[in-house]
Amino acid sequence: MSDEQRQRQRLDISRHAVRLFTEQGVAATSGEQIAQAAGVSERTFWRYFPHKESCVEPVLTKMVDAFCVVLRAWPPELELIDHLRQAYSPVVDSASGADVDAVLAVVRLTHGEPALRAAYLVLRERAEDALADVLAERMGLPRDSIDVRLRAAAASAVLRVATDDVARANAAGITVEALSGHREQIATAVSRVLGAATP
Amino acid sequence: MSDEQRQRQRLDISRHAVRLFTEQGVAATSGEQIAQAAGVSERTFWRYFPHKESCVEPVLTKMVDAFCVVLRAWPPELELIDHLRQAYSPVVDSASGADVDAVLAVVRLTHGEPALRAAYLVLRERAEDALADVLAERMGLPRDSIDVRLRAAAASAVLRVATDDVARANAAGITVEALSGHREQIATAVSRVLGAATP
DNA sequence: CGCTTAATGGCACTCACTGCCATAAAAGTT
DNA sequence: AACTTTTATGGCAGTGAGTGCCATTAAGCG
Repeated sequence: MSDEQRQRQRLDISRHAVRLFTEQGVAATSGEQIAQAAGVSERTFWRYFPHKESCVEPVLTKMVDAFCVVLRAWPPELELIDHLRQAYSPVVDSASGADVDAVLAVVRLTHGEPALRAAYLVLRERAEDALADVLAERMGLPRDSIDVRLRAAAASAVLRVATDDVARANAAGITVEALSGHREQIATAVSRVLGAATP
Repeated sequence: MSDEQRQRQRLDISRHAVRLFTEQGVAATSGEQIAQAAGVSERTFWRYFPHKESCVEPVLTKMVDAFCVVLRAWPPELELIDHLRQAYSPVVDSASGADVDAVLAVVRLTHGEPALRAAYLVLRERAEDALADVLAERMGLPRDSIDVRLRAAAASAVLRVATDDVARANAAGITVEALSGHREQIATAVSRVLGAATP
């Protein structure tokens, strides 16, 4: 079985799981129920997702990965804030509105569902490593140097708060204007935290 | 039963759990085993700790609470970096070396034990709220304003990285010098992130 | 078309965790 | 002191998450 095929399967199951989670809560949704909704046996469901909460991972990684892609494309001659302003909009546009809404729905869910919040936070910490890679290259330091780790963590934290905020503020569907505001907020906040990094 | 009595009981169970976790791993340690080690029935053990991973909470909160106490005592006329340099040492001294070592042992454990890492991260996020309270008062803004939340998150992230680092570097017992270095690192890093907050 | 290999499903099992009730200890009342 | 009320604890049975094992099936390949 090809790798991307497996990823698509995971994403499909994930969508069903997220829908059930939002409709009736995580605790009230059994693994058997998710498996049945996704049209797969319970045994194979547990093979795709080692824990129930990790069902939200595939939809969330899409968002995190998108930001990492943008960050990796950061050209040396540009200020970070300008790059984010320019490059973050295509990502926003290319992503279908439904996908963005799904991600924000999950982020909203993580408040009030501690298990989901925990999964979300460990996911973000993994993304923080990717961020540290980019920063390390940019700063000419080893990727596990304390300075790189500190800045990556600060930037990641800022991104988390901004994402939580946009999820909370746009509970009833996302608009293009709201996403622009989000982009601007992220650009300024991340640049402020990372400001002393490059000079 | 008094509240502090319950807290002491929780802390006692927590110590046994942490010891077992470090000795044989989280997965290999059953709730029954922890309960038996702590001299309590399994049923009451589950009453004290709703999840197995939350056993580490009592020892970890001691560390987080200590920093919050220091931060709350931040006098208005002092620069944050100077206050941290002055006030963070008493905390370090008052805490017994064994306690500090226990905390760092748990922090070390959270790497390689995803469930513990998850619990650790949600705990830190709760501490982030306390930090936001202090910052809100200091900045004269509502505690849920985006600016306060952003700075609290950044500061909290910096603290986490610094703590991970000191735990990793001092696997074989902590020394006074190492703690001084840690304090200095935290002071400079937190001040840098929070620097633009007060002026 | 045979053969190998990987994906799936079914089944039984362990263990985290919960609800229920009985008991014991603590606290308050007379 | 005895008596009542409350609260903490323990035992027991049950649910559901997750795992190991084996049979079956589908997929890749000569």
